[in-house]
Amino acid sequence: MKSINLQNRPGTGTYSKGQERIEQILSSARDILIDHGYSGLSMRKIATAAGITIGNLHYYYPSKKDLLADLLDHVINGYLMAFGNARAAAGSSALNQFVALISFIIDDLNTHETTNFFPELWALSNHDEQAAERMHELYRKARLDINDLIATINPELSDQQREEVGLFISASLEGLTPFAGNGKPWAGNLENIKRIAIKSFVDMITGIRNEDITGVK
Amino acid sequence: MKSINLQNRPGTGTYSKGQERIEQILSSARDILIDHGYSGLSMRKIATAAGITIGNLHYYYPSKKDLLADLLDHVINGYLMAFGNARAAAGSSALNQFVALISFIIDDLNTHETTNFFPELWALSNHDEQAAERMHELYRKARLDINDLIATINPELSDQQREEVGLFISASLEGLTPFAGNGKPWAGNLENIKRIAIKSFVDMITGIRNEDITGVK
DNA sequence: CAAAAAATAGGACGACCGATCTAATTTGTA
DNA sequence: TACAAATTAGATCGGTCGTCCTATTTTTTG
Repeated sequence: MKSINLQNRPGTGTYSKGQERIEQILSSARDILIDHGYSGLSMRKIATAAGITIGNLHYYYPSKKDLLADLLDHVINGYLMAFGNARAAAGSSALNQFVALISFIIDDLNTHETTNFFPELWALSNHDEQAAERMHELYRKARLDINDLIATINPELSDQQREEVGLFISASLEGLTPFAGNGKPWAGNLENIKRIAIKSFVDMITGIRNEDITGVK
Repeated sequence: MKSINLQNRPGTGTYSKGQERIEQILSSARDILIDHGYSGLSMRKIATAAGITIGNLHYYYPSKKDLLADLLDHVINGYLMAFGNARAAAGSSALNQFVALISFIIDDLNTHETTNFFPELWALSNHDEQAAERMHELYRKARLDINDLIATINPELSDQQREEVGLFISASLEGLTPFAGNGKPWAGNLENIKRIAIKSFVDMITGIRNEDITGVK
């Protein structure tokens, strides 16, 4: 994965060993964040999991804040690439691409990483400005695809209507995470929920009229 | 609020001063959890915010785990009571009650407490079994009202259909929290989003047919 | 009012935290 | 092969953490 962008001292990470170390560090940090939450994420645990010492970890990331920034970018960029691939691999028509994209997002809820990472990100964003900026940038980019497909399916929607519908669809999908994500009580109903979601979203996009949003007849 | 149920040593909290202390403790702990997240929630900070010493705090809550259990019950019971009131105060017809309930939940997103508490609860539930149990109990109870109204609006739905639709509606609303909650980028669009949500949910409940869920024609 | 129970303050413990510094080793290159 | 840069290990610092213990004060009740 090429998504590493250090803002550290010049020089660090230029040798191949340094690049490998950074990947090990971010991978270990991600595992700890997912398995134990941010409250369980410490520099010492990251160093131990990556097989290095605390001194060495602070050589790559002078502060925990620096590490967290890179960690969030690392994980988020992975999801953005996956989203792009999911749409690109899905047939020709906008409707097919839309259904494929929604299906991919819902199927992805089945993974332990997704189910655990995003709630941590949402909680972090309420108390950490840099986390909030990265989170909203992720979803803004993710909605670009959704909104583009909505515009093709129903070109009559205004910019605001399309963006609000896109946000509602995206938020609805994210909201499934704590209830139908991996290991959650409704994980076994995910296929039925997927059908409900797709039908609801398509009806919403195709059946919306101006009065539904403005409230003016 | 009468939602306090200590499982502590017998005797603690029997004097009126003890009851007041417990309320102060839980209120202070809630504020810290909401403002600084679980990673910023420590026994010392709670004691300081409540105006007592650490020793005294441990007299009421022998362990942080005990305090967290009571804290979650305290906040969750407050929401359950609010939900009950919202439905009870809403007219006669099932459709009106449904719209009122959805409106209340969406309006509640405007509060700082709701926007910050629930992502913490979702994240906690991934790493803390007692938090997970309390969270799922909360939503199970909240869905009882939703499912009951769905059943009245469309009696033809099977038990499974109704429960899956109710879950999807509930999850959709929760998913708005990180995006349209208090202080979030889409907070200003909440009224439009509310119209989209209500129309979508009502169409979903009234327009669903068996083939939409089973996939069999 | 006196005795019992509850509440409170404060110190102490070992553990872990993020961060800093220094010295030694490894790596890449001229 | 030297030399410089990058990498690494390890000790150390002040601080905070959850928990435990003891002595004292306050509150309630017989």
